[in-house]
Amino acid sequence: MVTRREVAMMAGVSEGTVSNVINGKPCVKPEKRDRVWEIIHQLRYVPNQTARNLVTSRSSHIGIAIYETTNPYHMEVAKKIEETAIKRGYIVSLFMLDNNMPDKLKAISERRLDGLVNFMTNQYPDEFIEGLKERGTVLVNFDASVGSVFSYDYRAATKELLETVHRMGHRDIAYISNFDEAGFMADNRGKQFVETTAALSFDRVEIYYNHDFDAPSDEIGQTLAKKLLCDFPEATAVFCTNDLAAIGCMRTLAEGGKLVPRDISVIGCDDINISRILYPSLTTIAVDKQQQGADIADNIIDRIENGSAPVRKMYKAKAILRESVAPPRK
Amino acid sequence: MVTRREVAMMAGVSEGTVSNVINGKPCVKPEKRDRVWEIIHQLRYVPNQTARNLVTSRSSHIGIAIYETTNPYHMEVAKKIEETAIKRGYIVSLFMLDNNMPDKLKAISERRLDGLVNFMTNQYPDEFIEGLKERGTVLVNFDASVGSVFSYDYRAATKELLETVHRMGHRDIAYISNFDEAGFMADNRGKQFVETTAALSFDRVEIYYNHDFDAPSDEIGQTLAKKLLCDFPEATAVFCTNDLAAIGCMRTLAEGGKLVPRDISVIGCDDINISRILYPSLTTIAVDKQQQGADIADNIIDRIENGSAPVRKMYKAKAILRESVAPPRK
DNA sequence: CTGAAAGCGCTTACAG
DNA sequence: CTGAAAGCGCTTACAG
Repeated sequence: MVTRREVAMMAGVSEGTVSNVINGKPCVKPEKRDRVWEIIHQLRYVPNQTARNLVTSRSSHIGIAIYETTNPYHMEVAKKIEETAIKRGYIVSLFMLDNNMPDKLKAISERRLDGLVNFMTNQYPDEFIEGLKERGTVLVNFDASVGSVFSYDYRAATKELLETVHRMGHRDIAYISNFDEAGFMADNRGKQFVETTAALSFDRVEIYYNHDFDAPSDEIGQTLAKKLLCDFPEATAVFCTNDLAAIGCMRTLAEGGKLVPRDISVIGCDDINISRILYPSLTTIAVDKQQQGADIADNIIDRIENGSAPVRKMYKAKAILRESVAPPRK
Repeated sequence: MVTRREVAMMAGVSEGTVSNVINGKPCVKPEKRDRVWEIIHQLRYVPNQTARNLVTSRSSHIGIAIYETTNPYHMEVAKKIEETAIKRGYIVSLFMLDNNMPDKLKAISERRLDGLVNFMTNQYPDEFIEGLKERGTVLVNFDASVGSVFSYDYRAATKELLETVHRMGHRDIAYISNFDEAGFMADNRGKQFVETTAALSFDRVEIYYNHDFDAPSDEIGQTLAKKLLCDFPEATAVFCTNDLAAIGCMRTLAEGGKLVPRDISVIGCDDINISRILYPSLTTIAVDKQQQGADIADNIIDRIENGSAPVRKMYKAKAILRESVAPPRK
């Protein structure tokens, strides 16, 4: 394995100089610099990041903690984080925390990640967070007290969709949540839904809660749609916690003889890539995943490299009206 | 930051002994071992993997190269690879090579990954592969000459589905490929399709090729379905290169007034999670992603740690008949 | 069974 | 502008 020493010897300079050349320090004489580069290419020398990490006590490594790996939404943001990070010399690892959590938390701690982005709603052990803080890991989307938080404002979009649905003539609507009663109101989306429906004179508004936190979203959608079919067959529109739940919901409704949007309108949230190409395409609430992913990566790296302050940023979600919503039949 | 030295001092032993304790070497006297562990917990000492990596020249880090990140299939296998790897002390990073490829290849090389799994159909620069080989990176799903290959046998499943469709009465069928003419026959699936249809007396069999290699699968499905609607409106069944293409295809068919499965049957491949909950649910060809993911991770780690030989393994794909396939109308 | 020592491949003050 | 030297936090023979 060719190492820095060989490059230095062949170029007739010291290892320190090779280091300066590789890291683009301006203090090296041009002819020397060129000679070193020439040797590097000739020897096909590739620097060892591991060694560099040890001495700089930086890993240039960002972790992303994902819970529901079957939901494409996280991956779509992660992709953009990765794309942005790699341009600045950082790599990204996904930690799928829906299993083996202790092992993975251990791995995250030992690897000395420079940054960690949280996409989970679950709690982490205090000791884990404390350890990360002590070691200077930059945290995103944990608690606002320990780092940056990038969140969404669903107010306008929820209002717009509810008004649209109301204007179309829907008067019996439901909400399918992946939270239980307590979690629902703590969640942004739930709160917006309740407040807005209260102002719009619906005949009946029903919320279906989830109590099986291990169930994937599509399954939650199916289970709660089944309930809906029994309890509230007059419903002509249903809002779902996310697109995946909406897809599951649509299926169960169809099995129960209710076609979307002829018999019932369905609304999701997240605008995952597939929602656009479904038939009927899914009405949903979207945030700019591209923007968000890039912002997260840039903020993490700025904080690592320049010690910038943590930020709180909120993205305005947008309503995306598609085929799954239509006026109710008379 | 608490380091090994402090642990050693507080426990009244040498750093080497602390190392032996942490790595579970059996040669440490029990009472000493217990004392060291006690200090470790008390000090909340977390070993630094980076340092360990440097001295052992192992990174315990596996990379997965993914091309089409919008296709959930890769993620579903990756999830299982990650799950298996983490149990054996390895972490997994995803490199989404559909952009910035040179930067990412550089990152992969410099990070001294222990293993790299390839999910791309594209070519890599020879120099990149050579470099990895020189540095001892274990390769999977590159060329069989440089490492293990885990592939699929679609023969039986393709035959079964084609026979089913034929028995139902379909005589005009099409295939939507993400390859061009050359790639199609080189691909396992394409070859099986052509050979089997030849033996089954269809009236007309048409293959639609893709020439835009940057297009995502769902878009390919839509574009080629549009062609199919024009050129071959008598078609009553269409096989697609993968589930995502099938979903795009179904949408375009529906826009063209052809409902699935009433007017036309659609078949995908891969059995991504969502296929099961679509309405109509998608008939597809499945391989055991769980088994495959676990095998890949285990093989990589066995090769790294025990120098096991590369393997070639083939998985029998299975036909999964769902709602998107039905007899043609008279 | 355990400690002292060398070394993994880098970077970074510090002299000169 | 450049080289010699120290050191990052570990592991691993090697004595004893």
